[in-house]
Amino acid sequence: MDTNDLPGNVLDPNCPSRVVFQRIGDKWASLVIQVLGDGPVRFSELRKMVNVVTPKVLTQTLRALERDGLITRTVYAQVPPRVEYELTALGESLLQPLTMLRQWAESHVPTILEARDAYDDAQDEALLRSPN
Amino acid sequence: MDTNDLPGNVLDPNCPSRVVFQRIGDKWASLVIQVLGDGPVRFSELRKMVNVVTPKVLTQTLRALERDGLITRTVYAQVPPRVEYELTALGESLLQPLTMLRQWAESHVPTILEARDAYDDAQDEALLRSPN
DNA sequence: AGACAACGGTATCCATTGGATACTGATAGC
DNA sequence: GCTATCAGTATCCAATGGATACCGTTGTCT
Repeated sequence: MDTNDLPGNVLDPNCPSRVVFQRIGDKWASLVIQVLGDGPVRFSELRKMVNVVTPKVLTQTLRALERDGLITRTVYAQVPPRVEYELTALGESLLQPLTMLRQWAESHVPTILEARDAYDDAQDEALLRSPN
Repeated sequence: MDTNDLPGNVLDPNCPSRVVFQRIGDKWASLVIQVLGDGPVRFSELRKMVNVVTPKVLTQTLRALERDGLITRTVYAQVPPRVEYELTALGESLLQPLTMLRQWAESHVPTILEARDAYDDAQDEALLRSPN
């Protein structure tokens, strides 16, 4: 088996696609990007909108997104400070696939939640029958 | 500000969309789903294909996907055991948005990697200039 | 008969990450 | 002075992720 032959192989750890799934995979990153879809937002606003993320984690997320060229960080020389985060063109281009995913989410989440309940119930029953 | 008014609001922690982003966000889940796109795969194969995931973590991932009704787990009464994982209809429906994301990934990853290098270089220089 | 191999996991342990809480630095307004 | 605002750090602890070792079942080999 040679996984390297598959076109655009997500499976190869060296495959660049993983880079993206790492970023999207980040618990907050995709949320932040979607929030920024409506225009620049400053740190404290972001913190309120993405309830509820701690400042440390939000900073980490934003730095990572900035590093990947998906957002820009603009500091205005004011007091109290004002820092705005904004999507780059690259970041905006990610908006569309992300939206598709969100649409899938919105239409299928009820099914997922049902499946979860069913699964958990089945587990509970199995527990009752087993020698515990 | 009332975030609940936004349609299909990903920002509300109670919003079901987060459920999905949690799942996709899982480091291995989206990879597994894409692997299963070509048909049922057994545990050890999956392990080889998604290099390199430890058995514990793969099991956790698979259980979570099963719980959410995205895959099924079929045990064949054989020795040595044979367990196959397969996408459900729901899981298959997720394939398309995931593919869009992967396509985005494949076309933009070079840009991201460049951005990373540039960012890291800038950081290094900043370090040199600062009083360390 | 005994040893070994195949498969699908668990069990155990440790490193890394995530999150809660408290705190800082600069300055404008009172 | 004292306080408030904003954008973060610093510190600490809990949860997660990952490496490694091990288990149970049974067929095959010797």
